[in-house]
Amino acid sequence: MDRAEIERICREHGISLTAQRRTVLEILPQLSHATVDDIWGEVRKVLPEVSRTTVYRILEHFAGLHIIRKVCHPGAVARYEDRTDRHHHLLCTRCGAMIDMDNPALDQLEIPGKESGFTIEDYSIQFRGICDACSANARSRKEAKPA
Amino acid sequence: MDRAEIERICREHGISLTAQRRTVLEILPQLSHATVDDIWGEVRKVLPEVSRTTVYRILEHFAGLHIIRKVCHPGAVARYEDRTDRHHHLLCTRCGAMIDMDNPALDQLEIPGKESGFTIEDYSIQFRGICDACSANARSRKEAKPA
DNA sequence: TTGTATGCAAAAGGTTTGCAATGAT
DNA sequence: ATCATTGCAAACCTTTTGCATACAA
Repeated sequence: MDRAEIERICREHGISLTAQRRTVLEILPQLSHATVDDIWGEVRKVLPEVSRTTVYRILEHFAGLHIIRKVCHPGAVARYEDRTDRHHHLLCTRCGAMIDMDNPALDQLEIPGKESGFTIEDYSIQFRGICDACSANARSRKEAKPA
Repeated sequence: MDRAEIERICREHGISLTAQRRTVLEILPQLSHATVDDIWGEVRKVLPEVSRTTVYRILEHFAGLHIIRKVCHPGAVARYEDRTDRHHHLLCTRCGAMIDMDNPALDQLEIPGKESGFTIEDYSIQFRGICDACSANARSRKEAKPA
């Protein structure tokens, strides 16, 4: 996100444009599914004085404004992603790695009608499995010390 | 879950059948998407001495064994469900309510191939929206004090 | 100038761990 | 008898809160 877009976003939502907010928004696209601490770490490289509390507050605030999205999967701490468009996630049940899946076919699912009175606004699919790295690990461990 | 099934499950996994474990498994089907504390509360009605720690340990253990499943959505604490079959969730973004969605059409999605090297084992869809109760609330609040 | 946003420190959850005692097989 | 499981208390970690200060508009 460039500075102009960030300014626009803040003005649009009537919130003031602070160095901390700007830095968070500048940094987020470089990280994917980052934890608060990941983000705090990056922001501090630019603004060493920033407090963790502020990062928490900014992320929570932006998520509420739908500028970013908070994601959460079992066994992992909360993560934030700058994408708010429809997409899906691959989640490694062994190491917790999370990667985006873009697949237009999965973006057009017919959203069920007023299911139990729910008004559905969006959806995303969580695919669970084993990532490359973990598969490789398991394989090499097996080769190293067979049964 | 009846006692016989619970015994079978424990024997099958080579873990001992304790009163605490049995009670957790007996109680779980009566709750849906219960938090650890919900479950602890119910278990204590039967076993007043049970500790919260034990409930944590049992749930984590069973989830690892795929006897139950841990679910997690943004803004909510971890929850456990006794279903491990494929199904989906409706999540109210306002109050955090979570309800099961069973919809056979959504259970047959073609699982994308080795997407980025991932071996996908299962998936579930998170539908986000506003639940009945929250819609009603919003409506009545609007009627009460208009603009 | 005025209210919003930040930083600090402390509190508040929720979850995990070490260890001795208990209980299942 | 033997090892797994439990209960307790304390530790841990992440997240939230209160309040005074600093900053954007």
